[in-house]
Amino acid sequence: MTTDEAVADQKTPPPPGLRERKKQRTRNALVRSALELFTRQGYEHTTVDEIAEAVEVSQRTFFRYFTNKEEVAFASQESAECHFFAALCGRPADEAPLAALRGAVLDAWGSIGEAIEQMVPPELHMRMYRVIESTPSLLAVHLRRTAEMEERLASEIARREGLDIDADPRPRLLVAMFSGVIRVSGKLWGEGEEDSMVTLRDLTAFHLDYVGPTLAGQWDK
Amino acid sequence: MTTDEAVADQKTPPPPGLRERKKQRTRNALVRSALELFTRQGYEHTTVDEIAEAVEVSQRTFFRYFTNKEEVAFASQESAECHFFAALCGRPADEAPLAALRGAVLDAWGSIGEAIEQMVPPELHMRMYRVIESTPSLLAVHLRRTAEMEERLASEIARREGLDIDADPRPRLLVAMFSGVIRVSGKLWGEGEEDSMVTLRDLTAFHLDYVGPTLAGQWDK
DNA sequence: GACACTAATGTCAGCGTCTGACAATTGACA
DNA sequence: TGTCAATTGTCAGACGCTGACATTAGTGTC
Repeated sequence: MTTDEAVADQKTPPPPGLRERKKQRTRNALVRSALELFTRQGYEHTTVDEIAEAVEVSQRTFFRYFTNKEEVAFASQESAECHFFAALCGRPADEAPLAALRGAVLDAWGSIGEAIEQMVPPELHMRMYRVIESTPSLLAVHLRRTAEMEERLASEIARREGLDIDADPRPRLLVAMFSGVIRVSGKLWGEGEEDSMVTLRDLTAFHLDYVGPTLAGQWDK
Repeated sequence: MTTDEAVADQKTPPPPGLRERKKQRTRNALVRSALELFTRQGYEHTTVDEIAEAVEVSQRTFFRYFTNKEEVAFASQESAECHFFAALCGRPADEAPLAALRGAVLDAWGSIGEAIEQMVPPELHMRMYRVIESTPSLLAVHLRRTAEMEERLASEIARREGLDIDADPRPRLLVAMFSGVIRVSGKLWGEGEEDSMVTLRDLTAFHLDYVGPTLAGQWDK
């Protein structure tokens, strides 16, 4: 590593140049246009050409920002998930595993607006969630992404509790249960009429309270 | 309904004609060739044209048997899942929910050979399972299919226990937990060296025994 | 056994996703 | 201003998948 790189690693990044800012604007514009088209006319009935045309770039450029059509559909989800995971890592160490997960998800959903508003309007993000739930190909990808997140969650829980993730199945099982609750909540919310984020938050809290006692036992072995 | 149809419904179906048998043979040949190619050179690196050519039919014919390339990859899984679900429905009514699920999955895996051997060799079926686990696009579909199966399982459990699936979240939560165990077992098995079905069966039994006590409580409200 | 009927298949054209290659453009920096 | 590198556009093409229409091949009837 050169001296310059060492310095760059320690300081906050220098103000991004015109090139970088332009790239970010193009990316955000692609996400916004894509999500607007997906929510208005459906994922399958929207072509990549349409999205690219709406932002006035070539189709080839779209595929330089996103590896495939699915990826752009999950752009705001990706931000929200990072936000949630960061919230979990910030929970106090003495909190029980399930309480930490519960706190993280409720906190994250309470402050999700700030995390994504510079990319897409939160209201659009929520509408896109429904499109994902109701589009088979997107639902499949969503479940795979969820499975990947579960792995990260289980590792973090194991770390917090000082357990070996490869030897003790309990972190994975707790996370699987937790994930199941989140998914059931999201599904029921998606089937309902209420659009608000608060509704989803409350519904999730209710379900978590319902199953909490079952799994909240001490883990000090 | 005409008299003829009523009679046909009651008798076992008449011996299938040449046309029907030929169709079945073509279908099985497509599945076998597809799975052989997928397991040998990978799912992504196998084209539909290759599969069709191996069976000496046109690409268009392939797409008349399977709606897409993914579907043929799950043909033997589909049979196995039906086999498992039938096993669950055949469990004695007085068995506890988790015990019924456990019994069904262990029984099904013990007799899976007979259920699929006329379509593909069981050994090929198991190798394909690993391809699915390690191919992102197939894993995504696999998880969606699993989610659909979970819905059916939860409904069946609710029926057995006389619960309302829409009012009581416990069937879904139990099934989510159960599914998590199955998936973890399958994943660990896939990462290992052992190819045998017995190994997977034993591993699953071990994991189920591990979490069983946590959730096996009485459900009589 | 020849016949008409219908199901199965083949052929062809075309759309949409995605990629590699190369040329043209545009910001960065001396 | 001019050089360098990053970004974008253009083009050709592979692959998945579908509709339309012609062709082939079982099925039941006379």
